[in-house]
Amino acid sequence: MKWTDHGSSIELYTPLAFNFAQCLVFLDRSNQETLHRINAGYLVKLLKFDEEVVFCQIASKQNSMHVNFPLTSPSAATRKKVAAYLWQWFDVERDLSSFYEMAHKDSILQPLGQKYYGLRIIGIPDLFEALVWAIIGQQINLTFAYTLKKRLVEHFGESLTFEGETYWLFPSCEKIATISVATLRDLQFTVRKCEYIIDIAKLMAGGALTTEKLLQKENDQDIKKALMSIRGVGAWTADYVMMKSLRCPTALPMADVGLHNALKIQLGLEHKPTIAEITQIATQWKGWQAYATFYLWRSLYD
DNA sequence: ATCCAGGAACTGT
DNA sequence: ACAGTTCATGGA
Repeated sequence: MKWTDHGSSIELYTPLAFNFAQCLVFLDRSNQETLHRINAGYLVKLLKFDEEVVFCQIASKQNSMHVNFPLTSPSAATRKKVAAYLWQWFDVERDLSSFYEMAHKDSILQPLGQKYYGLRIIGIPDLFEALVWAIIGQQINLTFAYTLKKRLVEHFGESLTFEGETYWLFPSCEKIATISVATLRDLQFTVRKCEYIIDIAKLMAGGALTTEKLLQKENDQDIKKALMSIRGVGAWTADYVMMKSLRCPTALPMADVGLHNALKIQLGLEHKPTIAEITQIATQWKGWQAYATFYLWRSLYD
C-alpha cells in the first residue's frame, strides 16, 4: 500500500491503470444505495474500526485518492485502517497489465478493456456484508434487492447525519445474530433468507467463519467448498463472495443473470447464452475471470 | 396479467 | 449425479 498520512487527511497513491471516475459509475448504479454517496465527483463513506466511526470524503486527484475527515478526527491507527480499507475496496494493489493483454486478444473484452480502462473491481471488504448482500440478491431483481438492503441497514445499522444527509454503516454480524426470523420477515425477507442471514451472522459472531480462516485454505476450490457448506450459499454466492470480498481473480459466478445479459448484449444474441456457451467463452479469460465478469457488469451501466 | 429476477434447498429418480 | 419443484415477492 502506497500512502501518506497527513494527519487531518490521508492520500493513497494510485497506479496509472486506475480510473476513479469509472469506479464511481459502478458505485453510483443505484439511487437506493445507503452505504455510500456520491456528491459532485467525490465519494462519501462511513466506516468504523474498533468502535471508532470515521466519516470519509474521498476525492480523486492526479495520481491519488485524497481522503478528508470533515466530521471526525480519527486516530493515527484508524487512519491507517481507513487507508487499508480503501486500498482493498478499490483493489488498487492489483497489477492489471496481463488482464488488459488478455482482453486485447478477446473479441468480447477488447472494447470493454479500452472503454473502461482503469476500472477496478469494487469490492465488499466486510465478509458479512458480502454474504448478506449476495443472499439478498438471490432470485430477485436488483431494485428490490436494494430496497431490502436499505431496510436492513436502516433498521439495524448505525448512522451519522451530516448537513442534512444520513450516512449508514452495514449492521454488524453481532447485531444481526441477536434478531429473530420474525423481525426480518417484517422487512419482507423470505423465511429462507431470514434463516440464512441470521445463521451466518451467528457463525461469524462466534468466530467460526472469518475472512482469515477462508484465506488460509490450500486453494480456491477449498475456499469455495467451505463457503458452499454454509446453508444458503450455493455456487453463485460462493463465487460472488470470492470475487468481491476474498479477491480471488478466477472467481466466476457462472449462473449470474447480469453476466448472461451483458454477454447477450455484447454478442448481439437473440437469447441469453447457455452455461455451456459461457464456459466455452470463459476459457479465454483464464486467471482473470473475475475481472472479465466485472467489466461485463460495468457494460450494463452505460 | 405475465414473466422474470445478480439462486438455493429440497425431492424424487 | 441429475432434473424437476418449491420458495416468495416485487419490477417492468
